[in-house]
Amino acid sequence: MDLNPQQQQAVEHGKGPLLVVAGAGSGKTRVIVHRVAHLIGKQNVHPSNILAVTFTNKAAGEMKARLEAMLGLAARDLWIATFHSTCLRILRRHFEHVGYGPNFRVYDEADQLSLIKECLGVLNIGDRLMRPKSALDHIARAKDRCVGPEEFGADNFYLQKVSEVYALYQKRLNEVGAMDFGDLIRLTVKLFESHPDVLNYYCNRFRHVLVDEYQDTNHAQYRLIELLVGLHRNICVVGDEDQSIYRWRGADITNILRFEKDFPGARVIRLEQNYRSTKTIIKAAGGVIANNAGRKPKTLWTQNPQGEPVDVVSCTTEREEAQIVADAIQRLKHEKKSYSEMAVFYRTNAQSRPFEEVFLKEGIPYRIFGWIRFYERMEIKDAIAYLRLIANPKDDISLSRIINVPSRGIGRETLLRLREFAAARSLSMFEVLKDFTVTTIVRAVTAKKLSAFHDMIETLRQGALKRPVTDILHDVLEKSGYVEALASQKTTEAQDRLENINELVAAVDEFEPQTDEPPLNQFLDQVALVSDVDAYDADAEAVTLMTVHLAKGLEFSFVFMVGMEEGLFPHARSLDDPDELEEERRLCYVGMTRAKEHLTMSYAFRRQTFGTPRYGVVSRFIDEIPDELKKVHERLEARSEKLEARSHKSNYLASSVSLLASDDSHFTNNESRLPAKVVMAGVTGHDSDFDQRPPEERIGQFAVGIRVHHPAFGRGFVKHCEPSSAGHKVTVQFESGFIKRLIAERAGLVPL
DNA sequence: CGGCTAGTCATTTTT
DNA sequence: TGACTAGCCG
Repeated sequence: MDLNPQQQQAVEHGKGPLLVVAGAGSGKTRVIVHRVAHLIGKQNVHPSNILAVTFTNKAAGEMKARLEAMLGLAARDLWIATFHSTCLRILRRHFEHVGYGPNFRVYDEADQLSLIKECLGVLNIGDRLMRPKSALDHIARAKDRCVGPEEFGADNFYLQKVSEVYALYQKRLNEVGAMDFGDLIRLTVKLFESHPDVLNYYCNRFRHVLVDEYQDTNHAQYRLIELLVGLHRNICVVGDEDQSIYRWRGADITNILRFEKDFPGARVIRLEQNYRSTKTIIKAAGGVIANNAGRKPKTLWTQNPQGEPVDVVSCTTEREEAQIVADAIQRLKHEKKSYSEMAVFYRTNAQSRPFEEVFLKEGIPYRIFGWIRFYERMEIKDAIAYLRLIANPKDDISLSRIINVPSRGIGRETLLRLREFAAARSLSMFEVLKDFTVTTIVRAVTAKKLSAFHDMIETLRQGALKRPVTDILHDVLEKSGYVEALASQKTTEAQDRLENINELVAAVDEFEPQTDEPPLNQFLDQVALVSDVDAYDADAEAVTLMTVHLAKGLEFSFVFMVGMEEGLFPHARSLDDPDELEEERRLCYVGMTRAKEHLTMSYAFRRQTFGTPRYGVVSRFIDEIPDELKKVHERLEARSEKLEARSHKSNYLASSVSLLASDDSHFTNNESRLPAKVVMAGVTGHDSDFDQRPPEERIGQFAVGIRVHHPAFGRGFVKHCEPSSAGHKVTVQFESGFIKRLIAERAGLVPL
């Protein structure tokens, strides 16, 4: 296939800023790859002067593989990597400039949470005042904006507390010799800003910078790129604002919208021809995304065949939905289609269960992505924690994790005292283990256990930095007694864990060091930055189950988007925020445009959530698909379910609304569904998406789920409400994180 | 110390 | 519904 004129222009563009607006399926990777090849082949740019940044290892790997095929050896000198691994590589070389030692490690989210919990404990901040996850989110988002603990502005009490946590968290990170994901970017920016010589080196080295998925960059990443291309401005970014789906993770869509302002004189090239999907799918997806305001109008087109209409299937329950999808998959299989060409996308991981069950029952091979990722499994994290402690004895979090795994009779009280003891002396916990004065805080027997643990780790550390990782791991698993402990348990769970450990051993066996740095360090760096989709194998003969987020960048002939219900997709937490709703719509667009031949979208009237039923209304996104492009299959059973629900005079608010609103055409009639939207908009962002209690329990203006405003605490929503003589006794979850019990009228609470 | 129970809470999405 | 926690007891 040749390049089309727009692609050709993008490939041949010379110096200066270039924005390639690349619609879904428009051959974006192709353009990047060809452009790199062109720079080298036709514009005499040396491969080592090119930096290409992506978001996933998979994207980077693909690009590299294609370039190696095109360029051969020359491709070796290219720097193609993710943002995070790029920064890690840079920071490894200049750690001293950002206040770290050479053996610093990268903490994943679980590690971060452990450290946050420790900080909350030290600061005496209770769980109900601030959830660890909430604190971490605030801190991570601050880091995405390059905001350090010093600059963290706090204009209310809660943020004040977060600020304290942030400061301590950052101090502790540094003490234990670790960085989190956000630090990798933020500290690299800091490094460049404070050390012009270093920046200069990289500016000179990278004469051409290419950025993939530019719509997903956050502010810190933008700053990084801006610094890197400051002098030559040879920057080429590729992206599509319609596919920006990581706002919640700090992505700033305005980066791409602002590009021409940020880089005056920028050339803009639009790739609007889609090579992936049928006309029908493109138009259907276009119909949905057109409802987003604040986007640059863009019309995708294709020369591909018209194709079949989008199937819209209503189901009674999520179980039936799974069954219908399974049946359809088997029909396709009978038509000699490959399972590898089929995928099921859902909004949240929790939705995968019925599909797994039914697929198992029907004997349909599947593989599932997300959920518990390999490197997040308990046993894998344990093994890695040993390795990390060996590589970096200051790593208190890893030590805390494994000091009693397998059980060595070292309990939480001992651990707590150990931590305080170490903190008081500004030492790491490992250093303190053998200190004889430890006997002042623990009993002699315990001190002996601690010392034994210390000696074991110390033995494992001997020569560790020079040895192959596979040898170290082998020793760890044996000398720690970890495998032995698992093997002695006869449970199937222990069996599974052993198998996973074996998988890890196999993975480590295959690991090849790339540089002359200690292999252990290289391995741990790699582990810190991999995800499961990176291991996605397009040819495996199995149906793919994944969240829509993970589907970005992939394509399948037959796509099933399931759970298309208001409150699920769009997710309940987005319903009251226009920006978030637009993000949901983009997410839906991303999902739809993965389909090459056929797209099926389904929803269920009744769905078990947390063990209780919830009644759903068809997603607005389905309404937004032009009627002539979809074929609605309303199952008889589903209809009788509705009638039955009506006759039961259900207490469920949402169901009663949907009943009133819906007859046969409830999914095509926007007007009729409006009441549902209005009701649901009031009950977002908490445990239940629908108020499930009868009307008499939903009291007046302070009903459960109602959004309220408090003069001091700001916005929030009512979690519980009961009438009393003094007024409405309500429990309010405030956005600032507080949960308060108060009398609504007395506290000056105002419904929003 | 470690195992058990009861009670609480949660589900977006992840480099 | 099921995962996680705090708190209790052997």
